[in-house]
Amino acid sequence: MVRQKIEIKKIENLTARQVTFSKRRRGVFKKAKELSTLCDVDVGLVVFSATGKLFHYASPSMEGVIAKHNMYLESVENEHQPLPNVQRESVTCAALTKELTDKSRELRQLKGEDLEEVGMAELIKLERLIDGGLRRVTRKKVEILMEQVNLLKKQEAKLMEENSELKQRSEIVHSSDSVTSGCCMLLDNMRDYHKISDTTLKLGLPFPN
Amino acid sequence: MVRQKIEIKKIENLTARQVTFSKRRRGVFKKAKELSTLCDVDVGLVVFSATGKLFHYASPSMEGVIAKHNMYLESVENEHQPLPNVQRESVTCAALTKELTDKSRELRQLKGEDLEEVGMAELIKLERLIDGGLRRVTRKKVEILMEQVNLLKKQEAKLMEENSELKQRSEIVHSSDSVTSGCCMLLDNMRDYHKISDTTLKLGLPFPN
DNA sequence: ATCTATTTATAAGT
DNA sequence: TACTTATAAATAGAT
Repeated sequence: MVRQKIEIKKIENLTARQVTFSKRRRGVFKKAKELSTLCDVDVGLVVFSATGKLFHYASPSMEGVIAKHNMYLESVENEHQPLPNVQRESVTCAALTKELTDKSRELRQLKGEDLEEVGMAELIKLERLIDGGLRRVTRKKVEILMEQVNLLKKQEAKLMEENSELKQRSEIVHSSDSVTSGCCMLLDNMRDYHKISDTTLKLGLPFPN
Repeated sequence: MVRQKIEIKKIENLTARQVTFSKRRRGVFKKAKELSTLCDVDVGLVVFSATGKLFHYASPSMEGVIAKHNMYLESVENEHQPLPNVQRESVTCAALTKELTDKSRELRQLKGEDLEEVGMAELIKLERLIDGGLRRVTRKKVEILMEQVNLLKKQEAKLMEENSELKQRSEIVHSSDSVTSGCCMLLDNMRDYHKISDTTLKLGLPFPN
């Protein structure tokens, strides 16, 4: 595909084949990881070299990917044959896989995805559920910010007191310079919070649970 | 990686994520097949879409690849303990359980529970995520209702036309009774929707995604 | 392993 | 979803 385009068929020269294997193997694994990361999907990739060496990648786990794959095969491929119990999943694993599928769907629907199949009554339930979640999260955020504000106020009062005391003392001792240091550390710690919250702070009325 | 280079991290926009998934999925499978063909090696690739749909490729067979993978794990990971076949299943269960635990926690947090451990930055992310979900669900609800309203309007127009035609005809034939039947069935079907949506209908401005 | 000319893959836009 | 296009990434062949 480069200096010269190649045909996609087995490379006959052993050395060339090994070199290409090394290069392309890296490429495929990179692509698989990127797909998993970018699109937030589960991926399992297994490659055996000609010498039998194993290379693999899975997200989030090879076991999970294989279990889900088997689950899928069971449900689709075997509606006729009672499943010859080769080495399929046990009942426990099947149950876990099903739970995982259900939870995943619930999660997506809470995020407002996968709504095509959902009827009006369910949509309304969903809306209420999400709205409750949003309120609780916002309330928690405000709680934390209020705490910080109160802390800051106390600190401020304390520092002002200290400040005026120091002023008085320095007036007595010699010159009348004002003192303004000592509160920087706390303010530095607060900076992160202020930076990120300015644009999204929502203050709602408190509500029961 | 093109018109503009992208960072390899989860694509937040749902539509863009789905589009990228379609494109890159093809790419990865193509690369995997090419690797298998060019280098004459065994490859197994499994991908689950966000909605749980399975995509897979294996050469020469998924069963073979998985079996070899298991054999390899047995022989390498446990040279001391040959790992009884029964235990392999417990490994799978453990992996599935972990996935389930992670999903469950995410679900609870979307519902506004389990927020004690969550920091401000995460709370803000969470709030945005939930807010997006709420908007999409509400929009979907409104979409459905609008459809129903449009359907009803058409039906109404049709019935009014029919009605006036019948009136005219009945005036010509004999008396001048008005005709009002014929639209009850459709209205009955609509009743459920109206009953449950009156209290919760939220009309927001349309928004992207 | 490194280089680089070229082919491929693909992000955005339509 | 499919097509287009500009550009980034992958990689064949050489060293």
